[in-house]
Amino acid sequence: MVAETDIASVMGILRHVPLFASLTTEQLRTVAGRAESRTVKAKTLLIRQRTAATTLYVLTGGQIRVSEITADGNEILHRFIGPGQMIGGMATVGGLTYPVTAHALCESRLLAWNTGTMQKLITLYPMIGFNAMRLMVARIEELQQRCVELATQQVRQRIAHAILRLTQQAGRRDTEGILVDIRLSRQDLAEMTGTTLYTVSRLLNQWQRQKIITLEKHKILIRKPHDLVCIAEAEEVREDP
Amino acid sequence: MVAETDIASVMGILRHVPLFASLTTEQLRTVAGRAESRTVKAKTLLIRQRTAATTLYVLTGGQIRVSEITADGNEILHRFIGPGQMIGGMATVGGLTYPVTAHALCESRLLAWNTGTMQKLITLYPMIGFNAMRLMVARIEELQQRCVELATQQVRQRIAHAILRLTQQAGRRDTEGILVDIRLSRQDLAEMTGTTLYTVSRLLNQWQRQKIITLEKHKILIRKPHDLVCIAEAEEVREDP
DNA sequence: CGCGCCTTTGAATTTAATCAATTAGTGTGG
DNA sequence: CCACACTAATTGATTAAATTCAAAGGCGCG
Repeated sequence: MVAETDIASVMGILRHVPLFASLTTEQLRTVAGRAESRTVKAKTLLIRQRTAATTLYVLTGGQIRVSEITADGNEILHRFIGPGQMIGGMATVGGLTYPVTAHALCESRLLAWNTGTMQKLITLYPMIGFNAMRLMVARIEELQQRCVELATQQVRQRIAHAILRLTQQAGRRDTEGILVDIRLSRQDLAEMTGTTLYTVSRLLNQWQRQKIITLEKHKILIRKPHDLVCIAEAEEVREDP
Repeated sequence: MVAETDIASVMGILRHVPLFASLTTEQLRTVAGRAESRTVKAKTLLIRQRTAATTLYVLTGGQIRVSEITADGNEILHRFIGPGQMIGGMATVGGLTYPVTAHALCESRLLAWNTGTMQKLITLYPMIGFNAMRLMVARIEELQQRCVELATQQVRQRIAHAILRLTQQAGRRDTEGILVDIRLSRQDLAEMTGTTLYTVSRLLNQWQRQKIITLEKHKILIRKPHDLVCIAEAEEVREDP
């Protein structure tokens, strides 16, 4: 349980969590009061796929990696969760088991509510339910979008898209371009796009030779976002300076 | 609005619609009373992608085709809706615009509720909201599953999966096997699995030669479902009678 | 009957996966 | 701090899978 003295700071965080959008201060206080606070070390397994969904987390610090391991042992990387984002919400509210696996990438701080608490809160404040539905719809659309990509685009386009999406999730403007500094292996990118690490490596290096990106140790600097967009859209990249 | 005399029959249908599961007879009566009834001809455009979500439909007769047209003009076929199933529910409850396009394949009968009505009904009976969330979660899991398939499996497996899924959606047991008689072109199957009609044609004929399926005019008869499952799971099909 | 649409099939081509070998980078413990 | 082990990344060669292009056949329908 969150200590009395921490409730104010927790509320400050929750105010920006979409699941709790449009709640009054009073309602938020109740929600905050029911939260458990937790700190986990790097590599902690937070959510194990196919186990009973018991807890909804909101990340307040750190980074979480959400992936899925298929029956035949393949892993596909779904997304990264940053501070202010929710994980486990959908399963907690509407499902029985978690559909994905979530690991902490680094030491992370979380707020947690269990299923029963959430159900009570939703009945108490229907707005939370509507928010949850809105989030689910957004997720459905995102997944649909991803299916379309996987079904109709070729690998180079999918990788370009994935990188562009990362710039939005974790990009920082820089004099040289946009810097993405998530610690992301070739294997990770391959799992995000449904390809192999070899193909990812080849394409990234090709783009580096074309000065579209620069590969740094664990970062990618996008120097010509526009060219990447062209690749993502399957247009030819114009030859120029 | 549904006529007084029809409410009983409408309620009989709604009783088996997952969105309205666990409602009392009294509650169902209210829901039924708010429904509009509509009959549409074959090929009617019911839902147009990217337009404001205004209506939730429950199909009471006929068949609906749900697809998505991408920015670059590709179409991907998402699923077929049969009697008792809902369409437009997620967007109506949680979204602003429909994420897909829906056509009637043949003359179809529908019940319809508009967004405002649904929101009132949910506030009145929170169970509908929970049901909606459960359905959304199921949908999210299905889409995730599909992403995994598209990302990691090869075309023959995806087509096998698609056919197996169709047997569940619209299969009928037969002395010879399971009969799927949705009017489904090679192009449709290609759109469902993210491949080309040529590849679909080749594989279907190959399977026909192997006596796994029989292609009839607009039907597919699955004679050895087990072999299809093996193909879907990427196992070798055993040689036998 | 002839036209359009869907389907089949072959051949060539492209794309990406796979396999194999090497190199670079990271971190750990002596 | 360096050597060693380990993991991640690169790159080339080969192979396999699926697309693309082209052509021909079949079917329904006006």
